[in-house]
Formats: sequence, C-alpha cells, structure tokens
Amino acid sequence: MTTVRIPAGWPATEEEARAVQDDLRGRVVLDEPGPPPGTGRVTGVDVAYDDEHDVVAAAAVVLDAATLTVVTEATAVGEVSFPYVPGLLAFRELPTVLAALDALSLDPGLVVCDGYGLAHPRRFGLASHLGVLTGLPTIGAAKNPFTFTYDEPGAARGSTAPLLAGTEEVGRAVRTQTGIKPVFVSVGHRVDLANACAHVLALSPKYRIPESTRRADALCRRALAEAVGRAGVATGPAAD
DNA sequence: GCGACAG
DNA sequence: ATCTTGTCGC
Repeated sequence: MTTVRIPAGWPATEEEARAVQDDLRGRVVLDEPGPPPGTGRVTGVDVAYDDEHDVVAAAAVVLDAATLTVVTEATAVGEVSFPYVPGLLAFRELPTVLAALDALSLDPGLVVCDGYGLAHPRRFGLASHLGVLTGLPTIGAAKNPFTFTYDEPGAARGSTAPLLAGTEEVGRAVRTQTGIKPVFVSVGHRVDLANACAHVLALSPKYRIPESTRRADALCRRALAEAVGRAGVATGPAAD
C-alpha cells in the first residue's frame, strides 16, 4: 500500500479550489458514449477518514463487469488534504484516490465514484475532476440528492427519473432495487448519462449501492483501520 | 442575511 | 464521513 502526502500546489482555500474547478471544467468530455455496460472492467473507488489522526484511506477495486468478480485491488493512505466543504469534496478525496488507482496493475476501465460528476454547483464534481485528471471514463453514483430535486421514479427496479437543477437534468435517480430509495447517478468524463445509469443498474443486482462502491467502501475501511490501528478488524496481535 | 448541502 | 448495541429477518 502506498502513502501519500498533500500534492504541491494543492488548493489551501475554498476560493482557490473553486478557481481550479472553473479552470478544469472545460476539459470534461461529454460527447462520448463510454464503454458498453457488462463488458470490460469497472473500478470502484471510495475513501474513509479518521479526522482525529488526520488520516485518509482510499481503495480502488477492479471488477469484471460481466461477472462482478474482483479482478484486482489497491489501497493508499495519506494526510487529509482539505476539509469537507459541500461542492469541494474532490479536494478532500482525490490525492489518495489517485494514488490507489496508480497502484493498480491493470487498466481500471470505467471508474465509478461515490459522489457526483456533472450534478454539482459548478458542474464539476468529484467524478468529473477524477476523469479530467486521469483521462479515464468516470461516472458518479451518490446516495443522496445533494441540493438537487427529483421526481420519484417508479417503484420497480430499473425505473429512473431526472435529477434536476431547476429545469436542467444534471443526472438521474435510478431505482436499483424495487421499493428502495434510488441512487443518484451523474456523468463524469467520457460517458453519457444513459450508459452511466445502465452501468449502475448492472452493478447493483442485489443491493442498492453498486457492487463496485460496496467493495471499495469495505476495503478502504479495512485499510484505514490498519493504518490507524483501530479495533474491529483484527489483522494480527492486538496493540495496546 | 440565514440555512442546506455529495462524503 | 463518523459516533454506535442489539435486533429483526432471510
């Protein structure tokens, strides 16, 4: 597992961070359909924090898109690089996520983020930002509607409804399990919205949250526990 | 001006 | 995100 420090030149203030978003936003590619769902590889990335120790752990888990089987995985730990500010999540998560992706031995294929892409106050969320920095196709799948509104999708698994910023469709509410709260999908980089939704549905045959995110979530928590030496996931002799 | 607000 | 026990259910 690799260890990361805050990159040189990383924004230190909210104002600087917003300026970076405004600067990079124009590099997002929105006119590619993206890889077909159910083929190739799909990689989930997620992050866990221990603010008290100023430690963050990220995980990247590569799945075979057809079988949802884990192909390979990697983790990274680092310093917390930014406070949590709605709209600036990328600055908190990306350095460690990039390190975890770099540590992979295979091409990640499509990257699925735990958060938003286009559905963002400045249309440049975590998934958009990661896509621009890596060139990889990315999408965002969030658990909450953030500041956006949505029409309730039909109750059946597979139903979708627009996620709206006023009248602009910035993403979709996707019902991944019948009768259960939808997941909120938006485009990141080099993938269109219909494909992004199809990927999320294909990744969620049994649970609300995409398998990619579930695997990455479990792995980054384990990595954090190991890095900070917490109880809960025994990995050897208990340390006191 | 005062909240709300991905993780 | 994180703080947190037991408990209902397949």
